[in-house]
Amino acid sequence: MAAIDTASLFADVEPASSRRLLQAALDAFAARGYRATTTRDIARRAGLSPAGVYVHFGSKADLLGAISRVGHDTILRMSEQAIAQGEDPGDRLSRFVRTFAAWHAAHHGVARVIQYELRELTPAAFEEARERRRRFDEIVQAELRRGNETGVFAVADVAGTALAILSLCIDVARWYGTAPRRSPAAIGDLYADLVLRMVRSGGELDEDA
Amino acid sequence: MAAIDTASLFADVEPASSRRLLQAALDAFAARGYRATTTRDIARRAGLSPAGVYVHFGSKADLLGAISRVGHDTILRMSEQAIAQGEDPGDRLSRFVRTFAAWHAAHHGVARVIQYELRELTPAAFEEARERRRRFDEIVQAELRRGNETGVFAVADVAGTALAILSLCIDVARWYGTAPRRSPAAIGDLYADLVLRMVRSGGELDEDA
DNA sequence: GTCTATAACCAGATAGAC
DNA sequence: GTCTATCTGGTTATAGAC
Repeated sequence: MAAIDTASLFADVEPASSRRLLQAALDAFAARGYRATTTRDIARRAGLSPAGVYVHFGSKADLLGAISRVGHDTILRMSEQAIAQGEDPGDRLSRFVRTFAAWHAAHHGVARVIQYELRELTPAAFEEARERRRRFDEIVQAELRRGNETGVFAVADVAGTALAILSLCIDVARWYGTAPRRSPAAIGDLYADLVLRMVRSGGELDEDA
Repeated sequence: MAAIDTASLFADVEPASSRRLLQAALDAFAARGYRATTTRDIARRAGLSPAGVYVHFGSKADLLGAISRVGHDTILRMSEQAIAQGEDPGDRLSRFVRTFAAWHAAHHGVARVIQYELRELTPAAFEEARERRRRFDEIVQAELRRGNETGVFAVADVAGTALAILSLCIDVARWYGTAPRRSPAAIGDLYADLVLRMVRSGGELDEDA
């Protein structure tokens, strides 16, 4: 099972001031929201003067855009690696859900920013995010169709079920930290179990149940 | 099946200016977020001058608090009515999910405000919201336990599964309007089906599946 | 690259006339 | 209850010295 990446998202960003600014912006956006965060907050957290931000980034929105790009790329890459390790559709979907859900718990800070601040992105950055997000939908839909074909899944509404699966995992970022704490891995395991129950064959409900 | 309430949340608020301000604030908060909304936006949408807001409400936060109270009360009442109409745990949980999920689609504006602007509430309003929100958790957990007792459900992790069920439905408010449009009722039906698959007995997975 | 100082603007909220 | 006018303070971003 793939371990959850614990290194900072920005570990290889140079120079150090840019890296500290990205981390400071991420922390502030996650804690208080993009709009409620001031560039002074970010500068202070990064140990710079208010003007220091603009040496490294053109605007507050640029910082958000950079976080969005790195965040989306990271979870997309992790998801693709996780699913590639599975053999059959059940195994592959299960690995995807475990990784995707656990990431939203372990990295609920970044996750909150990339999932809930989309409307604050510039049009260009929004389009960039939208492209990557479509990939997640394609990944899950493809796996559901494959499972339907081999007969291990019985998913009547592939698009709706894929949306529900992603939605379930994404929302972890919202509640994580408020509900009684569970480890990201425990959430991943629980969710993989729940999702497999939702999709596999033999689970059709009677109409009058 | 209970029809989704389509009347305005604030239909019986008097005077008319207060009602218009609440609706204006709701529309603005839903569309652009609480922090990105100015009191001038709200006043203009309500057909008042910027100062007109403060005749009826003490602050922008008061408007949010009022929306949160009415929103939480509305969906809580609808949920309790829906579940009361069911006979057995499967039926009751199914009715709850249909109503709760469909409401988050049909009223994704209010839903977004009450689900994603919690941190903007005053401490008093936050506590009020938290009490009501605990009720949803109790409702679902109680039904899961009842189903376990009668043997129709086989839920190993009641707290975690209840959280997942609520989470799945709440997240409808986030994506509704971005994904290809489905009717709120269709979402309610799909989600009730998915949730029943998740919880009922006979659905346990092999460890090495 | 970093700082201090500041420009230019916009926010929430209030005063006081009508 | 509603308005116009305004107060007060905070916001993003820039200028220019070091």
